Amino acid sequence: MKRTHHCNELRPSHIGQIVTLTGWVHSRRDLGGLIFIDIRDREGRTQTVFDPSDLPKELFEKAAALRSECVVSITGKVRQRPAGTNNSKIPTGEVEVMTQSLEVLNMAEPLPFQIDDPEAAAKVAEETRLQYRYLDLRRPEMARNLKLRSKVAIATRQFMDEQGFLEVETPTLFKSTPEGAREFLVPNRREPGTFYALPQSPQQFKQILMVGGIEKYFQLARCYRDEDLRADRQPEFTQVDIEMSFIEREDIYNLIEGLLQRVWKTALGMDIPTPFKRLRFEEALNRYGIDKPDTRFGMELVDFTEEFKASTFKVFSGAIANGGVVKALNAKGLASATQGQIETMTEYAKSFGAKGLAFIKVENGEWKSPIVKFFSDAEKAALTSKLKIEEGDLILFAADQWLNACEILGKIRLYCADVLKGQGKLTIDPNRFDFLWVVDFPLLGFDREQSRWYSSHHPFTAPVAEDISFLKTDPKRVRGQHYDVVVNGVELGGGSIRIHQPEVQKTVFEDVLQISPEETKLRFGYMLDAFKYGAPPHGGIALGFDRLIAILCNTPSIRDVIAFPKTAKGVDLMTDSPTTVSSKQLRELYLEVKAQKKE
RNA sequence: GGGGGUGUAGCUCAAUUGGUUAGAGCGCUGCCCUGUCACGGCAGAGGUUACGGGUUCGAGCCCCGCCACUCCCGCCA
Repeated sequence: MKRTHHCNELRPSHIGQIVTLTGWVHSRRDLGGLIFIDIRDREGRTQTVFDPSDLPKELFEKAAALRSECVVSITGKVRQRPAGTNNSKIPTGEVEVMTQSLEVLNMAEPLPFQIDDPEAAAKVAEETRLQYRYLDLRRPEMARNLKLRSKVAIATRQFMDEQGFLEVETPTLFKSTPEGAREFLVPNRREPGTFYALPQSPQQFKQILMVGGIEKYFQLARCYRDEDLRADRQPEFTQVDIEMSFIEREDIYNLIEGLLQRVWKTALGMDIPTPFKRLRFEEALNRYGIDKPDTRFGMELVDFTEEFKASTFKVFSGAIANGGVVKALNAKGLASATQGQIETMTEYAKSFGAKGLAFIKVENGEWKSPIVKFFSDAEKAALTSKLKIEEGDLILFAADQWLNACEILGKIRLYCADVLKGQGKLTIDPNRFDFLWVVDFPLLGFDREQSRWYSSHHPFTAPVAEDISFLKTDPKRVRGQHYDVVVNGVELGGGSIRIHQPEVQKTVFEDVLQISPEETKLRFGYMLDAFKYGAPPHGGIALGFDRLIAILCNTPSIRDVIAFPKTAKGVDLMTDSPTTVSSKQLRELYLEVKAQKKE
């Protein structure tokens, strides 16, 4: 049965050889007196021919009984196809295998969906594809995605090894750490009422590894977060997790730029330029209204706070008087926006707490807008020159506190780009990758509801050295040594230089985050202990591996690059998990289910 | 938790304003076919219109509820 070649291997140079191919019946073309069967494996497909004139009747009938996706082993002689019958669509299209023997390894029932026609298969509902994932995975597109994923994983390991990193595995049965994402819990049979938690990331272990003298660690780590899902979020996902000792931010930038260079070369054969651009958090917000800007198109935000400070238009001047700003963006060529599109954008603005959305449509040489009558000539002139206003443009405004105004227009900028793409007025080269680092994030944010500070990244992020003195006096002003790597508006990963002095870490936990000393000891005591015994300065980063692969495969959903993903409600449609468990299992774990069963 | 979209044959989709027996392509079954490659031809089977109610003389279509999938907001240190 052993195959001699795979199904994408035979070429004219093989003519005359006796070969054995194994694989699936991709398609069968039964001409009555002559049968063609395309046999397919992971690598490709090859045409085999059944000619009754030199085959036993029984064998020919066996071939006639085959249907799509039966598993077969076919032995025969490779020959040149007759003149004029070459198939230029497939690489093996110059030759065919004259069958001498056929072994049916397994029959196949009619399929729930067809997988031989790529166009039809791509349209099948994802629900059906996930239920029969083993069939879906046979499609060349899915096979390509998994192959690319494997290649990138191996390239990553190779690169990290070359750079002197050790791959270290960390536990997936971890301790519950209530900060951050909701965790999956695992009940402990040995002690009633105690639980492990699955790690949201190996963050604490990798820092401890630095204290353990590993110096350079990496891992393709599985992480678990029990939060609501999105196209780019699964309950379990993979990170390229990295940590290094005796380094500064620049070392991480260098390393990751090299890694991504290697990955892009391996996966796409592309040379990406380094170093990547750097954008301070503040600048990213000012220009793009988001901390992960897509810089493949312009439409940048422009500030008009000075120009409207004394405006008679109170919505603007009032916002400024309250310490806010006025910002605008020019959606080039979008004056044709429909009522519905303006409505959608207004909803965005309102969801950020704005009262409405001011806009100007520039049509027929006229500014059509409910607010333009309030503008002075000087204000109009400023708008025209700073926004480079031309016929057909749509100008959108936000007047609010700085962060809010930026974020509103950031959201609207992306929406406008989508609309313009749909109208063909904006095209982006699919082979363009705009990498950049976003740096100088604020270390802390303020939660108005709970009236306390929280870590904008995580509590182990080191403050920028010259800002440490403001930790207690002016927390807002403290910048973190945190960095995000962004490509085409997607956050690929992020990390930071960590705190390695126990006193600074204690200050952050107790004075800034207001976690009580007892609580700190309970949750992070072992880390503070570890830091007492000679912790090297260290830092690291984690890249979203699934997102990385999705970008390389040019697919919007990470489900397309995960072999067995879950639905938006966390269900595996193939195995139908999660399920209830027996009362015996529950008893063993000292658990009782109190929720009412759904009918 | 909230908002939007989708759900009709195994698959992909139609079905005018609420109006006859819910159609087509692919797949499936049977027959024919010796150079096809999405083979072709003829014939046929296949439907709880996701599910449960309601309005109506009459519902795939309207209303209410509910389920699944999906996109987004919240959430994701």
